Amino acid sequence: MSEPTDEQVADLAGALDRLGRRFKLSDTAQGGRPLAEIDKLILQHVAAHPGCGPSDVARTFGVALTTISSATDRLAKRGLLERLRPSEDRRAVALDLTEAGKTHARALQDMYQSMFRDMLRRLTPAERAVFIEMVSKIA
Amino acid sequence: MSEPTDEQVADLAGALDRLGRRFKLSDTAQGGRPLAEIDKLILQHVAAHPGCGPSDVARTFGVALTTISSATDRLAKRGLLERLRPSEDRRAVALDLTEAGKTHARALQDMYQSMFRDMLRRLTPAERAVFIEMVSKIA
DNA sequence: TCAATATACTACGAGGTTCGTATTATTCAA
DNA sequence: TTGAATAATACGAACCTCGTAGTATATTGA
Repeated sequence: MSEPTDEQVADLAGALDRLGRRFKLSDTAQGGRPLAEIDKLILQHVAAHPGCGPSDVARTFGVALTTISSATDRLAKRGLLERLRPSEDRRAVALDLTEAGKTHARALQDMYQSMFRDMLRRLTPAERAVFIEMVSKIA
Repeated sequence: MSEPTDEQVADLAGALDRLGRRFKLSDTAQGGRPLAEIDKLILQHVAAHPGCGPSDVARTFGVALTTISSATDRLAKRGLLERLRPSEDRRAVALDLTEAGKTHARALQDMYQSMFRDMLRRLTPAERAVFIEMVSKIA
């Protein structure tokens, strides 16, 4: 299998650069200041993995455990997330979203979804499946 | 032209999520603490547009002008960038990279390039052209 | 059993980043 | 020439990240 050409690499770089600029979700956090990037990631992760712990989150996103501790603190103060002590291991903390948190997470999800939908809309129906296949292959 | 299906949107979301996690460039800023994200963007932008001004940079990346002022200050202190007063408009500032800055920008560029090359390598030579075409179309 | 060690997390504070307001310098317009 | 607009910086408040130290609980091994 031959190497990608320099021109191909440059073309991809340019295209991804434009893509990143075009699809940059506007962070209109309803009701207050916008959430920090890590906070949004945590919200998404806890939505997908209810009851997970801070250590798990820290490992997933490659940040310090104390950073997650601060972030979950922020989110708890805002009423988006709650921390429970499970009885199996009383050192641990189980993270769960409140109703407000779930609503917020769903709103984020929707923003991402409509962004991805807009991307796919620019391709023909035939191309869409191919594109998704290729991205999956790369990832 | 029909809409993308919800499943396609979800598949793309999942694939891009994995892709983002897989291709996250390790920020080994040589000689000191790593640069902030905006600093790297500025370095790249000034490399591509020598002599541009802070306002231009702020508009390009959608951040406050004062943020760019702080950032260029950081970069200047590190000896990566210099600010000159052009004689045409003495209010303005022309940003340019020093030799060290150019070296650093080139290193960043190389990291991105090898990342993009790795992505393309996962596709067959025939697929690569198609993929680049599609990404360009979306962007 | 119980002491030593490991594990899960939080408290606190230092260092750094962003951005709004106020300010300086320069240019443009009437 | 004076007033408004433009380009940028100074300063400070608010915030984020992470290292160190500390608390509470679980596990291990003599």
